[in-house]
Amino acid sequence: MNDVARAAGVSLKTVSNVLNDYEFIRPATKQRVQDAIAELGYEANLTARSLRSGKTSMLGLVLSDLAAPYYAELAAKLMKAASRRGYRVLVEQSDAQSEAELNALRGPFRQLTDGLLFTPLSIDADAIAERAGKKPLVMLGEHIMDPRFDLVTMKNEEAAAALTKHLLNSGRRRIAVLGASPEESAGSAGLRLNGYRRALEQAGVAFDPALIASGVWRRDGGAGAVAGLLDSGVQFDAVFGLNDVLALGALHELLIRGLRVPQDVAVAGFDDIDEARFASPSLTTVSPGMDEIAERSITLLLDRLAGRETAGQGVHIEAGFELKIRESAP
Amino acid sequence: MNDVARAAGVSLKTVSNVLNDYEFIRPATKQRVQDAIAELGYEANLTARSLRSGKTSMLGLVLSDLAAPYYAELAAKLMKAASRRGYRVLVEQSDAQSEAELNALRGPFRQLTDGLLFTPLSIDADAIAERAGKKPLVMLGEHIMDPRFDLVTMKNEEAAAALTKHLLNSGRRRIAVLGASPEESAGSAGLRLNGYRRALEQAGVAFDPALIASGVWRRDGGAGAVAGLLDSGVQFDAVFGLNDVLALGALHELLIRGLRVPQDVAVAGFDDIDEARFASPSLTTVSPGMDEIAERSITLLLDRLAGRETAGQGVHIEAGFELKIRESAP
DNA sequence: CTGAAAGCGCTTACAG
DNA sequence: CTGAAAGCGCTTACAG
Repeated sequence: MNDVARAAGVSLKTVSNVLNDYEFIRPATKQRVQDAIAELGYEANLTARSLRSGKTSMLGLVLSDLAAPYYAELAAKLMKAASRRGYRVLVEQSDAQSEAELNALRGPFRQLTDGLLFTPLSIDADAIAERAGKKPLVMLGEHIMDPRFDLVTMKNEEAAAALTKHLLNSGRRRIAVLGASPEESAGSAGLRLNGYRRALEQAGVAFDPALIASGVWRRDGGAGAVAGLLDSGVQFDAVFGLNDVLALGALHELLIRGLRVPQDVAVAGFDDIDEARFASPSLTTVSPGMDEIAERSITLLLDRLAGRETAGQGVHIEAGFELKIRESAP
Repeated sequence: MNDVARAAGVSLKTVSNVLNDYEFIRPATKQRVQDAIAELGYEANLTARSLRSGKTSMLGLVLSDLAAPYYAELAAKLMKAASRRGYRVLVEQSDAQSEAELNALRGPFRQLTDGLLFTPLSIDADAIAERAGKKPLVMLGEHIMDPRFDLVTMKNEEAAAALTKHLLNSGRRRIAVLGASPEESAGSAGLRLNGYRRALEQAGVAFDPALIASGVWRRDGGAGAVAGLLDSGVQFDAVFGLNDVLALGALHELLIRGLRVPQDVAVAGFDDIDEARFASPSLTTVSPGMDEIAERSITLLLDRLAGRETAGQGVHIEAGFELKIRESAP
């Protein structure tokens, strides 16, 4: 920067002014500085800039596992949305471990980023509030519904109810649910299960706890859960995977066992990952408006960075959803 | 840091020594400093450290699209491998655009990272060499086979030949290939196609250009490519997708059209993404040893950062592979 | 083993 | 509109 100043015959400050698009600068001076920059191949040192300004132009994204299709697709979209606004995204995988989630809230990861997009799975609102610090923090997903925090989510309960209603309308009465977590009622699993129960109730169909199976939200979790139901002799004519990979794992297991989908068992999921369209049969699911979630969560976080506050109150944004009726549950 | 020094009654340098695990430091002094750190809740400022040391403890990863399952799974593993060694990974999506790839080699992204893991798709070795700078750079994948660069890849040609041989052994003679790129012979597509041709040759089966279809490496690309072949009336009894998503897209299209897999058409892919196991029918494919690729590429890059050089020569590492014979092509 | 000083490359008040 | 100076929070020779 000193070299540039010397080459252009101006002071350091003037170079800095040009670099930072300061308004009141003589066009001729500006040109001279820009020429010097081009000639010397000068590039501003971001680390120095960060040290001085206290900003890194990076946003943190904390999620459990980047290899999970939903998170991979979401991360890709978030990175593009951030990039359009001059920010980068630094991803941290928590593996749903509370220690990793707590570490993401302070220490190096927090320091390296100006704000955080956080998908907490194992820690609660109080633990977050205690460590949140003063940098902006936007929750993603639905495990934390707390007025203290900004949150971007989707209409989980409503969407699950709509999907369940669709299954009921097609004549299914014994709808198994895969991926429930007994201990947890606030997260996606709990909300989607609520939606399921509400739809049953409205249709006058009795809720049967024997149809509710737990399982990790992976393909093998879905396969294992449906295998457990089949082995235990529980009767069912439809399967609702609380997310797509659960449903796809179940679909695989059902077909292996010689059941026909959708004739014997209808299968539905939640998320509408790219794979859902191309499964065989293609998967009926809920599209959670991922583009909207990505766009709005970045916007909200950058608004916070710009200092737009709502008097200490968190903003809660709910993206729209859309039912995707496909072959697995027409 | 000044506060810590004052609280512990030592100088700045001593605090720095403790922080950096300097060897020759009196245990009592060290303890006093550590107590002061704990008491004050002090955390070292990484930006300042970076500015002074010139190191960021971040590695860059350039790939086309994080939402592609192969890259998502690879990125997740690379991040874990890097994390174990005290590094973070900053991901940049190039969308296979040459401009984005060039930008990743210099400018902000390069500055923010100590070394780069690079999957070049649209630019050539000379363009890279010209801009590479002096920071370490390890190529991932096989588009650049140049002695100037370090490279971690897999035995593409050999693996594709083995897979093709398996299809031939099972009695298939008309094996369509999906995802070829006519203009390009050096990349994965070219190498895998070479392996295919070699296996045909060894089996005395004539190569038929009509069986080679191009297509983007996505599910819709595979579906479209196989649809094109079917519509043009070309006869085939097997499909080799040059990667798994191509094969899975093709599988979907074949089943939609009422063809039976594997009875009418066998289907095979390449990558062994998690989805392959759970497709219906499950997908025969090649496992490219992704764990080994992740581990060794991180190790190689960190070796370079530590200054271990091989006299200007690039190291070429080839990971092993394994055939995964499943239902789609038994 | 430990201290005092310089400096990494910027931005930010403060003058003029 | 532009300049001279201070300082962000560390690490690194250099002494002792």
